[in-house]
Amino acid sequence: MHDCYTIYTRPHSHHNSTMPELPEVETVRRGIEPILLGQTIERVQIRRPDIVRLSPNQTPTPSRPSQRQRAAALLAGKTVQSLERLGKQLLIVADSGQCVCVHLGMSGSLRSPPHISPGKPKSATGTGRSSKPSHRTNLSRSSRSHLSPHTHIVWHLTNGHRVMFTDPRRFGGIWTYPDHATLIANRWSKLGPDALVATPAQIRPKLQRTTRPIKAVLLDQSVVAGLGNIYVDETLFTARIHPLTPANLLSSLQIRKMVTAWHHILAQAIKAGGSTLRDYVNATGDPGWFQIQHQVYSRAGQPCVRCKRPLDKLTVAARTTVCCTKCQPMKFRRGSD
DNA sequence: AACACCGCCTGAGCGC
DNA sequence: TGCGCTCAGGCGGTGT
Repeated sequence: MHDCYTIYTRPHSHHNSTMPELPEVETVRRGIEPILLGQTIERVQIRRPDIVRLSPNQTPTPSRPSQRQRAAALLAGKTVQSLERLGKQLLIVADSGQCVCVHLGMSGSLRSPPHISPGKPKSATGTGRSSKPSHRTNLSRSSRSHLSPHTHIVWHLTNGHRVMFTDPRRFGGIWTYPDHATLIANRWSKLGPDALVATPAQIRPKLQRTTRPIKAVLLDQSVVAGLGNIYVDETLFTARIHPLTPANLLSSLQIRKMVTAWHHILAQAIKAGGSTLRDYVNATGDPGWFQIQHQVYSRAGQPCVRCKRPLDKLTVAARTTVCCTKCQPMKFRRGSD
């Protein structure tokens, strides 16, 4: 056995690496659910207070909440009742009704390192896997605690387990609310339907009232929640839609194909993540979804899997975009062309 | 109201 | 090989 059961970790190489999107967040949710559900949080370690944004009514002095107020908002002393997800956002709900909304941003992760029972010595790694040694320095100390300089929050459970929020780039964050209704009113009401269950009927009206490029619209979390750069590119390739197509020009058939495509792609990625979670996470920390072959993302210049022509790279909505202009033609000619 | 754009961050990867 | 530069990107906030 390897020495660290990692519920979720990011791949270390940038080249094929991905920011956490919906499948990764769902994998995290399923991973920490058995650890957190019904458990009481004994204390919360807050190593970077500014990563946590309290709801205004959770502190009398919003500008400078006390350590105690922050810990209370992060469910110190509370029992976890459920774990929810909407799009890329994860929600921890306590039996008090309090909610902690976690956003992983670009580089965030939630990990639950193994609980080491006091009397039982840890066995050395025994698999024949020949992996390069961990890049972590000072393995004996920092690796055992699983803390990195970028571990901002640690929840300590009464059962001895820990859940840690780590986010080197700090594009992510944690938002706390006194109850579910406040979370909805202040945050989740701004999101569209979750991508996993969104229907063409829900999406269509939102597309018809804008001429923005379809890619920009799909990245907009208020239209559909959970799609990011990778999955939008993959979706549009599968549905054979050019990313610059004005959203209002898409046919009903195209919209249906598009929604079906992302359902399928997201489900595949979750399945891969889930299967890896069941087995374990390999020594390099690559979760299962990492093994998924992307058809276009990060493949600019490489041959299109469909027509073998080099894939095109362009910028849409200030995002790097890869597509095959042959396989993803503009369905309609635009006036300015 | 709808939309564009800025700035926040760090590490991977590249060129020299 | 090593150093420093560029790029990547979700999204909250601000400006048009």
